[in-house]
Amino acid sequence: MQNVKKYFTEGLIQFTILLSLIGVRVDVDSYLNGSYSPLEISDGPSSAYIQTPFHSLRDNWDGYSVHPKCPELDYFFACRRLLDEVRALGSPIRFPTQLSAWLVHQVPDSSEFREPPNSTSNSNVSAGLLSESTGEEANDTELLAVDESHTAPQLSGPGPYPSTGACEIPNEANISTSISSPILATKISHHVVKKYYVCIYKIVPKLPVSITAVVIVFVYAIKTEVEELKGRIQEYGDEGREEPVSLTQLALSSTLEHEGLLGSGAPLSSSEDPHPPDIDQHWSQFLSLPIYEFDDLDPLVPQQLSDLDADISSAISQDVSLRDAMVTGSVYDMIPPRGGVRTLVARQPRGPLFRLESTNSSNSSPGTTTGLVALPNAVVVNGTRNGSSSHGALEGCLDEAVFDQINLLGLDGCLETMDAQLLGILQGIDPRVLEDLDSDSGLSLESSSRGPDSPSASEVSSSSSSSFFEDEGGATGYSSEVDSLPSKSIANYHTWSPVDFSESVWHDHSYSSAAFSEPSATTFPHKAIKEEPFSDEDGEDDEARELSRDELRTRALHVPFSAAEIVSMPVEEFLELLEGHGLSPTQVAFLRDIRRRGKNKLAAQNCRKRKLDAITGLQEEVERLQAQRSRLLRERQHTAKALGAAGQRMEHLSRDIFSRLRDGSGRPLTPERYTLQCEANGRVVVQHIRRPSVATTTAGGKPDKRKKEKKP
DNA sequence: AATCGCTGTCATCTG
DNA sequence: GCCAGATGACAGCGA
Repeated sequence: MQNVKKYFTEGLIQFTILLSLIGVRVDVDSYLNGSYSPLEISDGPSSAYIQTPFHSLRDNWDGYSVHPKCPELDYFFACRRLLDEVRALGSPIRFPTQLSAWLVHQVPDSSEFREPPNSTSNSNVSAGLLSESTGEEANDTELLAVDESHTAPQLSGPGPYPSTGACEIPNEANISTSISSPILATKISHHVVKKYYVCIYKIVPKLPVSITAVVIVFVYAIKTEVEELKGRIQEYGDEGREEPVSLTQLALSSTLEHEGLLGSGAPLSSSEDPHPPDIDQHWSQFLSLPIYEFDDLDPLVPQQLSDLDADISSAISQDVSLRDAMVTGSVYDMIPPRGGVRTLVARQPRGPLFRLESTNSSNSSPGTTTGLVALPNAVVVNGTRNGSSSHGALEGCLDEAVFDQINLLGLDGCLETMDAQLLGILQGIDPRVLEDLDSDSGLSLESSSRGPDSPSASEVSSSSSSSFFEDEGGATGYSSEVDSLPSKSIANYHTWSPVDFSESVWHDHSYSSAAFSEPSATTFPHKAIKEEPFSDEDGEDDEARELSRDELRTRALHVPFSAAEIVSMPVEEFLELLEGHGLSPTQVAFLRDIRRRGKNKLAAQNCRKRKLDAITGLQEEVERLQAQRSRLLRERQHTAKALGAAGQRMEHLSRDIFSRLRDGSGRPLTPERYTLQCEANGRVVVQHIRRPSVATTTAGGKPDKRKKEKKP
């Protein structure tokens, strides 16, 4: 992740790398086989991943460890049913091995293009990739249709099928991602990936396939770079894709070339798409146009290009950067929509730079669906023309779930870097301001620690009456809820008063407190804080609201240690702290409470994790034992059957042998009186049965038999 | 409004 | 007896 971050700091183009390396990579194998997120960082497990809540890892797709309430079971069974239908189509079957999705679009300079006011829709490129959908249900339907569109044709279609790549990114698109324009991400539905993969997976359960990405390519070609694009395309084509690759291309190679996707595959479009897409053709058309022809491009192209003319801030505000998709939407939802489109102004120091237009069906017009909200052209069109069907067409295939997963992966830093760069370039915002975009909730373990050199920390050290807070965040073993506390707004806390803290227990798990920006620390109205809508100007309040209650208490006490340190410090040091600062008994009691609560909080977290792990382990054990039992039952049945067959064969052989043998008097041997015995050395001997057969004896003969046995 | 999951906290027990 | 840790129970919050 550090490497990725480094890449990001080097330029905006690395956003593509982000998509390829972290954002859009979907390794469903691991997701299906184990308890891993479908989104996977190619660098392997990262600290961010480690920060993923444990409870999010307990479900997987193979149906064994899926939580009973796991909603993905719906997908599981739905896809299984779909697969049965697909199986019914018969063989031979060639399966796509991967599906790459790119959510890249470039943001041109706002001065480059003028958007015709009556431009109506996004490009056919997008339409080619995504079929139209209206409504959430339609979205799902469409997703399934996409699945079928990729699978069914390969089942029944004539001719050889591509061995890889049911859908393929146009080569031009691959190249275009390497241009140096600002690139924004759009959202993508990983449901597509999941469903599609389930299709593959269920037909060929052992298919060693990773769907690395879902493909949706939106590249806003920039007028001044079209020639460059064309040159690159030409180069790329001439050199057989062997030209020196840029970082972006390397990134692409990680997901496309490495998987053998390039150069093969079928169009992604559904066969039912009203606009049968030929993505390659469209891209070729689009990218091969001279600059001066941009005014009369192919109908599919100028609309897209004309969108570039839209107010860039507006357009961006309706796009979805990764960060925007990552941030929790609740607070931002409070912002009233502007002109029918929810926007966030980029001047917010801690707010999202680009507004996710709508990820909620409640925010969408009835004709639109959730999920696909961030496709640039679609959004621009919608934002400026009150929506269009093409918007809905795009919506259906995008989903914020991918970015939720990214968020789970803890990519905040990377994404924020990207957003910071984007904002700085596009809107001239001081990047320093953007550095403080950390949107840690201050609540969960995923919160990242704020280093001592962070702006807030240094600011605290200079503004606070106590300089001990410089070390804040260095504490270990405590929730980052405290670690990440910015202490900027605590300068005004007054001296400690028992009345301030001793009366109530605030069950405010968010530990937000705008009230701490006020001089009086006597009130910690968690309720009021919770209900306070998020505003654009409360960046400082944002920091204050991330402070934990205990942290605030600690600072109010003027204790030269943070709550995190109080919790994590050794007992001896803590005792010294209690004794060496002239604290009152009440203060000491509060410090002990802080320590106790902090310790207990960690203990509770560990305890719950252990509990879940134990439950998961037990579920797995149950599954394993059930499978073992089934296997043993099958073995027993098989063994019994084999034993019966062997007995019959033995009987037949015995009869055959006895029929050929004669005793000393020339009489044939009977199985009733003789038996065949196999000795240890392999010899088979005929033994006389000394005891009469029980079957030949009668009930009345029993005493006689015993007498006979006793007599000899 | 009801429900569920997550989280923090308290009380209690154990080592 | 104190402390740290574990855990059940409860309550608050958000989805």
